[in-house]
Amino acid sequence: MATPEQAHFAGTLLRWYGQHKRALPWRDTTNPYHIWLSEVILQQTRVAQGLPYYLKFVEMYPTVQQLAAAPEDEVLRLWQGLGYYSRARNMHHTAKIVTDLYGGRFPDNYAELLHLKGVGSYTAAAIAAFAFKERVAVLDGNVFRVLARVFGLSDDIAAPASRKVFQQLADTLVPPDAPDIYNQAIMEFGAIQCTPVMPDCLFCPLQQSCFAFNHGMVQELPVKAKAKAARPRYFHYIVLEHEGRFYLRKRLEGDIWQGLYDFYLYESPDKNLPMEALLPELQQAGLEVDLSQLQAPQKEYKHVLSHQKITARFYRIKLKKRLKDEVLQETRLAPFTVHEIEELPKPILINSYLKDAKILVYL
DNA sequence: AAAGCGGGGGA
DNA sequence: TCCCCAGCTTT
Repeated sequence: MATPEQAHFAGTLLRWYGQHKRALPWRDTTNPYHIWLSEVILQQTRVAQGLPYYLKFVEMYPTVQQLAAAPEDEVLRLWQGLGYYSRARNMHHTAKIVTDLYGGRFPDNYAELLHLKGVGSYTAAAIAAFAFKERVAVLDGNVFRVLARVFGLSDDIAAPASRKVFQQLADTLVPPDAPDIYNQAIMEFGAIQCTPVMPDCLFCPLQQSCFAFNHGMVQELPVKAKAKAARPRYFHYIVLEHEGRFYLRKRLEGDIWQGLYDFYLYESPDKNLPMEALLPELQQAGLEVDLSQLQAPQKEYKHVLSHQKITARFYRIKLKKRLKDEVLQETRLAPFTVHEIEELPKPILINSYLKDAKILVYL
């Protein structure tokens, strides 16, 4: 049974949502495939950034079978720029599982959805609630923030152990007759009204009952441990070119950008390129490069990830001869025309360079 | 429980 | 320039 306070909370959010909700394409459907697509895209991603990607994916792959049948490079290329590329790889993997093992039909409940790769507690709850009206509470960053402020929870939302506390409260708040709309409402409320910085408390319908507002703690809640500083890394890209083709390779498991393409990479402990270390490495890889071309480029690229701060330089070298097959095997490099490069999935850093160097002109 | 994994927007 | 955003998998 819901207490009057809990019923008030849900009712207020539902009224607020009716007046303030944005029109978004994945809210007009109960198609679990489309909802899943949108939720995976929106993990760690703002609506404004994710929206064009959602539209592209729905257009390219109207059904889960079509996504399953697509080549991985094509899926990653469509995902290019969204980041956290394991989401795309897991999504593609799950599309195949749903197609081949589930006969093209998504699991219709929270517990089974949770088995799918790339579907964690948030996404499973979202699909279960939006597509199947299951009474489960979604718990994303917005919900954490709203609950922490309104109910005065001071547990660190970055700590996994705090999840239990929030989930327990969140579960009691879901009205049985509208789990889908309610869950949309609380997330939308966090995204628009109860924002991380400068929330609109002045015109908030929950102002009177909000713990944080009544105790002057809006700035202090939610409590969240600070992330540790990003690790600095120094990349030296050797851009090898021969007769209009460029040598790139697909990045492997175990580092950032798995499955995306970049150039021959030498990483150094600081921003200087140590010739005495690079030369033996190039030689060992069988790369006979003209040293006179290996000069420090003027431009330095800074590329910041949440956990790494990359400083990159690109050294463009025109080869006199094409690379031998043994060298291609050894280095895993392969030659690509400019047109082919356009079609490859690439990190934004590589894309920026290709654009600046006028190798790719139409981006 | 902690670490690894992108990229963008706003003050 | 520095601040914020945070879900899932793997270790």
